[in-house]
Amino acid sequence: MKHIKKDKCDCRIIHEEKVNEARQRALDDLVTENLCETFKALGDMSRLKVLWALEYQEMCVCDLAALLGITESAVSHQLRLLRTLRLVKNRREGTILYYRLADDHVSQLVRIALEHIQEPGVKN
Amino acid sequence: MKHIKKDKCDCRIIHEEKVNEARQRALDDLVTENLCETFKALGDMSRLKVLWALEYQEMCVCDLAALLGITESAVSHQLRLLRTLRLVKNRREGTILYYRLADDHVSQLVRIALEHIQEPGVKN
DNA sequence: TGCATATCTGAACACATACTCATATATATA
DNA sequence: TATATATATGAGTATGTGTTCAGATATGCA
Repeated sequence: MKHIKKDKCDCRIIHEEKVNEARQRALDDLVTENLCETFKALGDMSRLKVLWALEYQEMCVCDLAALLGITESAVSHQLRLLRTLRLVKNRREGTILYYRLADDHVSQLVRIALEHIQEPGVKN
Repeated sequence: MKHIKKDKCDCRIIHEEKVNEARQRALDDLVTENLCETFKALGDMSRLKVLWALEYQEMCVCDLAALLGITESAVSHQLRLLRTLRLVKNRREGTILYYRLADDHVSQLVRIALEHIQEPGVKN
């Protein structure tokens, strides 16, 4: 069952079939990058707080800045990223821009991640 | 309805009720940090590839290294992080450690994120 | 015990990124 | 048009992070 294979190049492979299988099933690199960007967007305290707040109600930039305790500029930078990834949308009312979640994927992602971190730790 | 409030301090708040509401509903900081760490773990090409591979079959460190095209050391570092966050588990067979997903939360998270990025882009 | 293999760990470095500051843009109103 | 407000943008900077390299641990076997 085991193909012990040691080449001179440092790509040492123990289970060749497994690696080949994994290669075939691998996601397209572009898809993986998009996935990566999305998770990266969620992996930041400021953006996470923004998204959590927007899950309940739409809010404008300066309110979010007050909520997070950072400058409006910083919030704006983050919102641009979230907009680019289609995680949030906005609507204008005069000079004020109200941001809201783009769809319920964010809610679902956060809910599942919450489940995960609250799950009791098990030995291996 | 609008409380225009401009203080000398730069925490300008337009909708005070919204900010207060958001503050009350805000997640505990420690919980947010854990959430953040979890998403951060998913927001990396190497770790994402590892997790995607492990969703189908358990694999050992050097096979994962071969699959990703990085050193075994790099994979090991990443696996330690994933283990710490209880995203993967391992079992030992001789000198070989086989890694697998800890539960199906990762699968769910990736599936939802995939849905999100594949959703057709809509104007605002 | 001694050697080989598989994995882990710490240090160092190159690169990414989140923030602030200064400034620009957009909308509303006088 | 001129002014004020809300937001966006670009540059600069300090911190974070993923990688490799060198060396340490751990298990198996002669």
